[in-house]
Amino acid sequence: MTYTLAEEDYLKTIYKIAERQGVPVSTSAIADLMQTRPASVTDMLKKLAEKDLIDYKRYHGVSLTKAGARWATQLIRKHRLWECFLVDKLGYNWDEVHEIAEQLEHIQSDTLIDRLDDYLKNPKFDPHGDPIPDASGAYRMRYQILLSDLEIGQQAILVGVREHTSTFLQYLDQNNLALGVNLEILEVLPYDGSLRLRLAEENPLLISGQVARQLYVRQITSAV
Amino acid sequence: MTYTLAEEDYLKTIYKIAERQGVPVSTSAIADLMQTRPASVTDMLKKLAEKDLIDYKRYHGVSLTKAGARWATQLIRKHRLWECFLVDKLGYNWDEVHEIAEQLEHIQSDTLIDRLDDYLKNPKFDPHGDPIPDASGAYRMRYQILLSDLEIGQQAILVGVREHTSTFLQYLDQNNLALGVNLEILEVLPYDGSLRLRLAEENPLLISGQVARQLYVRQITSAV
DNA sequence: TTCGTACTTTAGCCTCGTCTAAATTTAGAC
DNA sequence: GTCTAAATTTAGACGAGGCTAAAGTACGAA
Ligand SMILES: [Mn+2]
Ligand SMILES: [Mn+2]
Ligand SMILES: [Mn+2]
Ligand SMILES: [Mn+2]
Repeated sequence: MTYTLAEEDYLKTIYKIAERQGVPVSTSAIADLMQTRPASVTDMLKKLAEKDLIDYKRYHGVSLTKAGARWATQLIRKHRLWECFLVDKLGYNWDEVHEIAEQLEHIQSDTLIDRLDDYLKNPKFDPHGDPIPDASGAYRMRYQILLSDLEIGQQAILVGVREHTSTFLQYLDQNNLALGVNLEILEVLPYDGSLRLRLAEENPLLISGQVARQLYVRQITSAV
Repeated sequence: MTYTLAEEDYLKTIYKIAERQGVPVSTSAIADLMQTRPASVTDMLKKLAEKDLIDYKRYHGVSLTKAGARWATQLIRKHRLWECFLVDKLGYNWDEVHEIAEQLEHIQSDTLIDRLDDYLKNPKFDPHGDPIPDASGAYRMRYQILLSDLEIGQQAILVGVREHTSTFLQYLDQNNLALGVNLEILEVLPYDGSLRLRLAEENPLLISGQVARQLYVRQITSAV
């Protein structure tokens, strides 16, 4: 079985919304994320339901079937592995790879992605810290909480980003907030929820609550 | 400017036919090579002419404009570089890469192919011995003659293949006819034009005239 | 010079994926 | 329980890219 580029992008979008907001996934949520019109989404939902990739009940949103979820997971696997390739091998920055991977994920081949996986030495996370499903579709959810949920004095490691826009990633670059950095909450400003952070060897950094809510961290269990 | 996948494949096809048979390129020649119908080709030719990628006169075939030729050359560059990647980095055999490269050549990015080129160390020939245009579209024609045009006693190096089908390439593999091998014509059978070849360290190999006409060689200027 | 045939184009139709505008349904407010 | 606003679907259209069948053109043979 093989699906069109458009069908694949819909499946991936439904998967991502379901992951964040749960099921059922609404027509308008899909339209928003795909920058398309609800009417177009409805048309496509009928096709995907016809192919047993989603469960669809008129006016009540959709959820992926087993087959749909499996296909979506494979797309995510391909997207993230290609992002690794672009960053690790071709030297792209993490804010430049999404659009290209969005295309590369649709390349049809029974063997390509597994060979790429091996070539990259089977990475477990992509450049944005997102987990890469294995060939069977399995992946371990990253242990994570939002930076905005930490308290003063707590230490953590930056493990992922919730927002993937270029501007946001470039902002992080400019402030030396790369995946893996160690940080500590020095202060939480009560007025607007801004955070003052300590980064290794640097002056304290002030970030907005808005930013803190887009960063996933793994808390360091208070040593000793 | 950007073109659709279908438009790009037509440009590439026209380029290849023109390279072999010269201009003008006929509607039916394009239809044959693309496995489509002449009526469909006519429709597309009108669109390409509208976009000034080809010169088209009804009933009299087409030729590429400067812009069309430039675009086609870039597609060929991308196709061949991706083939290098698949063979050199992912370990594919030369008979397995065409279909995948046929898709990869359409990935849209201003920077991707030049980065890939650098990553591969700027190869000058693809796995089939075909020259790879540089970023400006320039490439040196490989020095070549057909193996079938050699005479008894002449020595040569296999530098390219005229046919790219899997079955043909696998046939070559089975007979140790890889690019770069040294060979000598031992005998030409008058009845059907078959050739008996000497390959290094091996028993003589008999190939048909049909095969010999699909192999490009560079003659070794008779030493001493 | 006139045919006859092969090649090419046109006409009309189809599917895919999108759109706008209009109709319908749901669900919350009262 | 009704009503209304928001969400969703339907109806009708379009462009891209393909097809078949029919019509038109070119060109070599006689
Ligand atoms: Mn995509
Ligand atoms: Mn990513
Ligand atoms: Mn192609
Ligand atoms: Mn090739």
